[in-house]
Amino acid sequence: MVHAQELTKNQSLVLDVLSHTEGPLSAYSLLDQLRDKGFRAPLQVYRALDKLMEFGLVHRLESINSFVACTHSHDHKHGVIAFGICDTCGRVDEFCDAVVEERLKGWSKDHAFRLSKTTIEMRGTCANCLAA
Amino acid sequence: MVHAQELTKNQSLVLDVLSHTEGPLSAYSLLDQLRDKGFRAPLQVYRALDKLMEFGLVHRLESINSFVACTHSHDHKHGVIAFGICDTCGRVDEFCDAVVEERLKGWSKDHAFRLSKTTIEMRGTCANCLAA
DNA sequence: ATCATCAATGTAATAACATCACATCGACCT
DNA sequence: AGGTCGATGTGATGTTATTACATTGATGAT
Repeated sequence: MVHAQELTKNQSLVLDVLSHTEGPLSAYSLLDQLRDKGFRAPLQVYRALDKLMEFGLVHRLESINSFVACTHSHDHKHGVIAFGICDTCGRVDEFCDAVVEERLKGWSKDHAFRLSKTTIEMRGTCANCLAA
Repeated sequence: MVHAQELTKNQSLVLDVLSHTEGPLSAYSLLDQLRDKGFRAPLQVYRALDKLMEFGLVHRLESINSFVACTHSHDHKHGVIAFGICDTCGRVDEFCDAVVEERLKGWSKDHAFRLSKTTIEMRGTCANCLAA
């Protein structure tokens, strides 16, 4: 696994902002927050994000075109990740479910489909927002 | 359930193109294919797609910003749908898995999360493309 | 030392995806 | 006729992502 000190300057800056933010951010929000650190162009953000995702430190939320810092410990490799995304407050919960993973891998096997990436995103309203 | 004759002109045109196409199309591909039917602006496509998705006749593939006609029979309501998307040929397989659905609904219940929409997309390479 | 290489970076331009704002039309109802 | 409502037409704009090309900086080989 990659450690923080192995990240480049831009990667560290992007991860820093994501880690200190509750909820997901779009690439352009990240860019705005990093302008005073010298960021000028979207590509600087996208390149950093690509590497961070490769390292497993950041996840992309496909259904909202945004990015979050991974909340799992980085000591072990994890499998398929599912997200619960609150459409009201933006909160994101990340979890793994071995049964779900097994079922999806089962389908892949049955259909001779070589799986490279799985996206599971649940949109809705979180407990806090329901209570409010 | 909505029947074909209840669709508006634009909705029918969009569904027609999607139904006669193998694989997903982007909104702008649809627009291009519908220019000679009088389509001029993206909004005409997006509006039709919104309705068709509401009717359950079309699905949006979040991870590739594209749309496919639903391949299920329309006689019954189906639950959570998962997609297998071949990154090589674009082929899309649509399926339901009751166990997966149950697990995800279980998580939602446990976390008092009111689920409104679930996205499951598996990216990879299909059997045909692996054989080639 | 100097040269080759390769990853990371900087920058501008452009492509791809999606929505807003506002006007119009047509069906239906009263 | 007048009112309402969903669908439509149209231009402008907003948002997300990539292409293309130049530069920098570290590493290793000759």
